[in-house]
Amino acid sequence: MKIIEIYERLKKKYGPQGWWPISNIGYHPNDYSYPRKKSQIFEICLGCYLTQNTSWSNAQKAIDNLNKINSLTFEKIKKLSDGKFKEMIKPARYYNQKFKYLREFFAFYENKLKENNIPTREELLNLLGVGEETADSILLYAYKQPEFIVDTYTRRILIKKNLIDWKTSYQEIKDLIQKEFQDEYEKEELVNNYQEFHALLVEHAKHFYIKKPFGTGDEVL
DNA sequence: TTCCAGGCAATAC
DNA sequence: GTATTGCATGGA
Repeated sequence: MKIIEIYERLKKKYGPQGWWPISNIGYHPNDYSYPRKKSQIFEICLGCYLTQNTSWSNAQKAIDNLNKINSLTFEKIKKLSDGKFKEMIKPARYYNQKFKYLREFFAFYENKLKENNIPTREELLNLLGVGEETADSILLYAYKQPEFIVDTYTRRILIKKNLIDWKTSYQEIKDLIQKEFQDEYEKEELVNNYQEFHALLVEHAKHFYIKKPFGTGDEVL
């Protein structure tokens, strides 16, 4: 089966997912115009760190905490004490680590991103706490760059469909998917479709790939 | 109670 | 380069 076909079937079954959720707006299905403001770009970057190996509901609690004290922008967060910021992001798990990671990101943001610059993938990967998945998440959702995100759910589903195996590398999986999408869609459509496909894989995995054995019941594919 | 979340870095070999 | 482990909250 072609990966594009999986995408089409997921779209038909679940509909547009409206990722990445934004504070005070939430998910925004069929509206690919976000982020619209610098503060929303910043917020997505923050969320990409906070949701690492953490449920979105927990990451969102951290975002909500910051929003409640009116500190969900770079300039406002900068003014928080270390202790207060840690307290706010505590629900997002590994908060001491993520605090350290984010401090480095804020310095990078201050120096390189404040003037509407777009980070390179390499720059992001050089930051502490940013691996391939987080780098691609920031690029795809915050900066609308055509970089597909390979996560554990993507792997589980593609392994189940016998399209890859457990040792296929991140880059190989990413190339496999991007090649099919590049053949199918125009350049301007790639970002929206990458955003949608990744969100759909997560949604589908939540239904059928959480408990062992992986993939039982996903007859939709 | 146990299991699992929209990973990454440090370490060991 | 591959395998293992620490990180350390909250909901199902």
